[in-house]
Amino acid sequence: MPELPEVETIRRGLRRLVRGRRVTRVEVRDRRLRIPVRTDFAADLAGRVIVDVDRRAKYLLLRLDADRVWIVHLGMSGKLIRVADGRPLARHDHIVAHLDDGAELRLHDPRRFGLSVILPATELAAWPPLRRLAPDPFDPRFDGPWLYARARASRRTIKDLLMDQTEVAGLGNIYVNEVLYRAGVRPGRRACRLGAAAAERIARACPALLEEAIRWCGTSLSDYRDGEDREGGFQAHLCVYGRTGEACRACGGQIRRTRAGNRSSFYCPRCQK
DNA sequence: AACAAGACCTGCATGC
DNA sequence: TGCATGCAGGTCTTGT
Repeated sequence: MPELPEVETIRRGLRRLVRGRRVTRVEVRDRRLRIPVRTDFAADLAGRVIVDVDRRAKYLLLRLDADRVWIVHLGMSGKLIRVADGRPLARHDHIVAHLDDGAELRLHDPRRFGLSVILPATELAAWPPLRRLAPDPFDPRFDGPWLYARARASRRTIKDLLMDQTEVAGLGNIYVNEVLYRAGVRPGRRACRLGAAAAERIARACPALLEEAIRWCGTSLSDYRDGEDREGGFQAHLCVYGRTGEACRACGGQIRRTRAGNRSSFYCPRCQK
């Protein structure tokens, strides 16, 4: 579910609400996430203070005292929500962290593609899923010439390249489609056939789009919610994603959908070449 | 080595 | 109503 803007929205909300709180008690109700929750997870988290909430690409990093980090990835369907009204637990509330202000942090993930891991801070950078990640689009290294060079070296489509978190981190299926629309490039274009100017347009569109989506608190299609269970607002600004058959906002033409590798791509055949 | 496709898992919408 | 199918924001593994 969440791509970089959604994870950033959750980070900002949780930082405000849980920074400085101590975890008093932890219930692990279902360990079966993508990486099984370790049997010592609850004991590792209980008693720790949440010192800060950071983000790396789509990973939430909850900094704890004693130099530990609670890493949360929300997969496709995960939510990490602060609950202060004592509402009953729901199906798929897999982890509940009780806080010293009476609120709870609940990790809810129906599809269980997410993960929840605690590591010593010193081991964070070497942890394989993080170590593999490329810079995100806000990194100064990510610019037109850099993307052009990477694209020239690839025989994949530009969409596949941008979705690859080891090439650039943080984009998923929604924002890749939107970036390519803004850059006027079809998702199926071979990366190596892009010109330097198209690479430049894509490289500029990535941080601009993500920033805009963050300002709107992310995109809520069905189940994404921020750290307070609120919807984002960027879905109203999508130009192609999920708009098959609807009119292009620029030219009025019909948005098309194609499928490759079990993923949908959306584009305007007139505006994107 | 690079790449495309499959696998993982549940829930929902749709159509018969 | 029930059942089958297709589809979903991600990432890891498999096989070519």
